[in-house]
Amino acid sequence: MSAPVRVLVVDDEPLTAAAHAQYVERSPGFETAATAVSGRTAVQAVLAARRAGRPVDLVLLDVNLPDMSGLDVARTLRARGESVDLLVITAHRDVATVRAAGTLGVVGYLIKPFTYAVFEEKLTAYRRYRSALGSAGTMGQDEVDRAFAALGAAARPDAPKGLSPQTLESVTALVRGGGWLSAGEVAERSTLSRVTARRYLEHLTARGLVQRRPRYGTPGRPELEYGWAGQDVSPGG
Amino acid sequence: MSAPVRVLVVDDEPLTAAAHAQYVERSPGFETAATAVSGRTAVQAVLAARRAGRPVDLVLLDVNLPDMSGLDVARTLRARGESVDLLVITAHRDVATVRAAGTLGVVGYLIKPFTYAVFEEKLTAYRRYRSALGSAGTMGQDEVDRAFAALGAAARPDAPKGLSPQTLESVTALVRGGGWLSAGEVAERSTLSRVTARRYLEHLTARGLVQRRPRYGTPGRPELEYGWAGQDVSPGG
DNA sequence: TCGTGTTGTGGTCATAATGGTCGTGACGCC
DNA sequence: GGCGTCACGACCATTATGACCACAACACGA
Repeated sequence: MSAPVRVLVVDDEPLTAAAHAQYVERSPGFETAATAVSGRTAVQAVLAARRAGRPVDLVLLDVNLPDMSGLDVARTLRARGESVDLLVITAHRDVATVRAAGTLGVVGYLIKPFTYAVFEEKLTAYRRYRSALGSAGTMGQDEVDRAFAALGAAARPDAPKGLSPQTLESVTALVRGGGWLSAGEVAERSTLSRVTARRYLEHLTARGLVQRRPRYGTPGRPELEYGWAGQDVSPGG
Repeated sequence: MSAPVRVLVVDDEPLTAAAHAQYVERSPGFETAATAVSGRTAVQAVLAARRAGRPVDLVLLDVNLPDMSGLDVARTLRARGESVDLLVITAHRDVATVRAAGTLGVVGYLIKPFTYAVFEEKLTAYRRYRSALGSAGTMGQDEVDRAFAALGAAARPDAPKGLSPQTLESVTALVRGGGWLSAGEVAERSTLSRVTARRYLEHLTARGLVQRRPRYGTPGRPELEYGWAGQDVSPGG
């Protein structure tokens, strides 16, 4: 493709905005067109860019903004007929926000904090999406399906050997919602055996997703309790 | 989860609308809430349904309407904060329309004319999407990715090869009436072999009609048990 | 204060039983 | 009669469990 994808970075936190802009610059085929620190300026930036004949292609949109929600920014843009693509970046992980973002036609939903690898994954998916759309003037059902599928293609099924994704998910959900839990407690609440629960907890610990600390005060060997670390880390560096 | 998905069919052509409504009725877990023949009535129907406390979940939205474009209907709804899901149905195959639909957060884009198989594929994808979203109050990056991926996952594979409608019906009846059954139990009750029973159950799972979860507690590899989608899951006592 | 016994989980191994795939065979259709 | 379709049996791969020993902190007596 010829012209780079022009990206508008929206975040009220200057450091975060700068970091995201740097991520964009680091990605071949993308360039930061501008940055905005509020919902109002974000909308203006998009409209101004279009009037200037150099429209923004993609907006990295934070949800927590001082003047209005990022979702409201999206609604405003959509109401004005702006078909700019949106990549939501937020710490909100509740279903309602995810759903709302989905209905506003975002091309991706990134949960903060994230690593560059995860960010790049989304940009790659977006690149595929654009490529699938730009291939022809008219499309068949297959092409349409492929284009929309490109956005979500990079879903990781998580396949460590010896562990089942479903069990991993249920253990993860327990730890995330239950404060600090011992292996035995996780076992009990998930109807798993202690051994199995511990195996999954150890795996999550190795990946940095949960933290581990001993629980003193009771007789017997101290129990290890596990708590959610709340980060999506990709180790290996 | 248990209640069927309420669908609003929008098409200015009465015969087409009726056909689409019939398609909906033919799909388990879906019901037609109403039909609308113009953009204005469509918007009103959505708003009225919400006010009545029985909101529409999904709108089958034709683009060619007498008073306004279906995309304008979508914009109007979005501007009002309506987060109803939209499935666009149109003969338009130009990239611009597809793109515009994408930015309005549609859950699917169907090009007329289409067969019931294609239609059902979209409904299946939507069912998976809803299931992925409804699983928890908060989601991780993986879960979000999976949810969005669900919408486009049905792009290729659904090949009902090796399945007979008769066998499918008997397996479906068993699962629907029998609570949570393992593949082996379904096999026994249907006088099928475990392999065959599992293949049908797996097919139903892929179509989003049944849910699957491991049954822990016994030695050996955990047995997967299948339950009709629409029953509530209450693990762990 | 120190050392020893007690307690209860950490961690590992072999075992158990299903998941999933391959090739074969019976049935029906062209 | 040839061919495609569908179900079955058997096999290997996969994954949770129970049992076992090792370990680490508390409790108690000297």
